[in-house]
Amino acid sequence: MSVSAYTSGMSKEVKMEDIVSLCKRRGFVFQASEIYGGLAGFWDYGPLGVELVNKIKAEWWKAIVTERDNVFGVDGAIIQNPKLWEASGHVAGFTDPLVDCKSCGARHRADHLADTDSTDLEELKGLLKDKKCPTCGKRELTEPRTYNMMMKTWIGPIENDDSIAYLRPETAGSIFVNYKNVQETMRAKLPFGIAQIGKAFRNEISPRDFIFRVRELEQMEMQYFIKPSMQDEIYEEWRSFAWSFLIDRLGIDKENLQWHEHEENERAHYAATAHDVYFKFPQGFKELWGTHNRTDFDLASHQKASGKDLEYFDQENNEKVLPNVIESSVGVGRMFLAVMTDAYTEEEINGDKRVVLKLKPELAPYRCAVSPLLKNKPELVAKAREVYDLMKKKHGNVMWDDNGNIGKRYRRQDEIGTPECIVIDFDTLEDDTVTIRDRDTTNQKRVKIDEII
RNA sequence: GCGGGUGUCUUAUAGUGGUUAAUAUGCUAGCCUUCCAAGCUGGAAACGAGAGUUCGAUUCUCUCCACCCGCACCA
Repeated sequence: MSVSAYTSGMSKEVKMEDIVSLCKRRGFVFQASEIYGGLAGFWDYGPLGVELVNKIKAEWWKAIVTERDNVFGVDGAIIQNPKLWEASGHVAGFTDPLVDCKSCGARHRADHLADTDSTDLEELKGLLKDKKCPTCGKRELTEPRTYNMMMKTWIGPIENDDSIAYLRPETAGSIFVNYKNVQETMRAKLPFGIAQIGKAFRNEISPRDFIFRVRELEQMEMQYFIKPSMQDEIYEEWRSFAWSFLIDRLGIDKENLQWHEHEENERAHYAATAHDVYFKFPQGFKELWGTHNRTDFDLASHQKASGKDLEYFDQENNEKVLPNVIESSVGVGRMFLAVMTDAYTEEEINGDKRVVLKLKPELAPYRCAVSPLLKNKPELVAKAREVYDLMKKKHGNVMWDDNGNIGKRYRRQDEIGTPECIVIDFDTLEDDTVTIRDRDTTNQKRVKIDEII
């Protein structure tokens, strides 16, 4: 048996349509409310998708919270006091004034065009009066319009201006406003971090690229509170954490990763410096994981807006300090898409094409599949059931598969990334050994049942 | 949001102003099968939504929705 894909030169570009089709066909991702025609920017995870997502999240949580003694987890409410988002700059920052060119259709940031920090529409209108479209050079710009990117709802039965609330546009908010609570209850000393995994909502103008740019997203992020003098050193530590987590903990090929440093004009309003890890998604290298120096922007803003003292008292030096914050933030959906893209492989086996998800075994939705070699031999099926029950008891996520012939089952498991297939044959009945077939090499080995349970 | 394209079983495709809407694959019931999608016999399963034209629309027209590709946007 030969697996020719292991010869070089086979690695071709992964197409988004292949990923989308596999995700649908095998129960990883479905369109949200599909039977009603879907909803742009919203996706549901299916039975296999949720397993993979949960494993990614668990791995991240382990690496960032459980394995450390100075990073603590929280799980904040999605809806917070609207004052939080005013103080954080999101109510203002989310309201970008934009102009369209009626001639060529290009859209531009009104404040950028006018070279101002103002977001006042009347003022911008004046400033932009004689401006030409930078794309086509014609004077055909519309009046500036704003697009509020935060999703709104209302609290209580009455819908009016006083009841407006926002779905959080990022999870960080509830970390900053809980920073004192966590510091005191955990008796934490600088530096320490607060981590959170949770949903956030953004009214993106145009959701794109499958689950890459969506309106409801899940973030994994950690805010690390430090003495300002430590910022450069600690910033680098978290940058390298992101890089090595992707390679060592998720098994992503470093050829698919690269660094991207934000230029001044593309930084978020809160960030002093920002580095993203880019991943080679089907549509090209795009942002996956950001490390930002948020300085004391957030704590200073909340301190001012709330009137509460958010300084940290440093007992050693007998001084009060407002911590700086280094943020490490990544989207779960993008991480999922990166893992799927990285793992997706097409290769030739005995002249046929096979699709195999070369997931890190710890991340695979199913740890293994158990099969009787033949379905119509009751003694094989009974024995296989025994082994299946034992494996299921030990590992939980084990799949039973007795459909079709053995080759079919192997291919089916390849496509969902199951690392090993355990097959019960006639020798098993004699000596209690089984064959274990490896997903990546297709090699088999014979082992005692006792050794695997 | 602008421009282009596409919507037919899970998936990939075919096709038609009046059809039992086809093929492959997957799924499924059974037979068969001693390790890489073999074969046989059955079965379930589709025209994105809404209007309009028409005796009759999956097919033509319009609107909407969704997805894909460019552009813009991505705080």
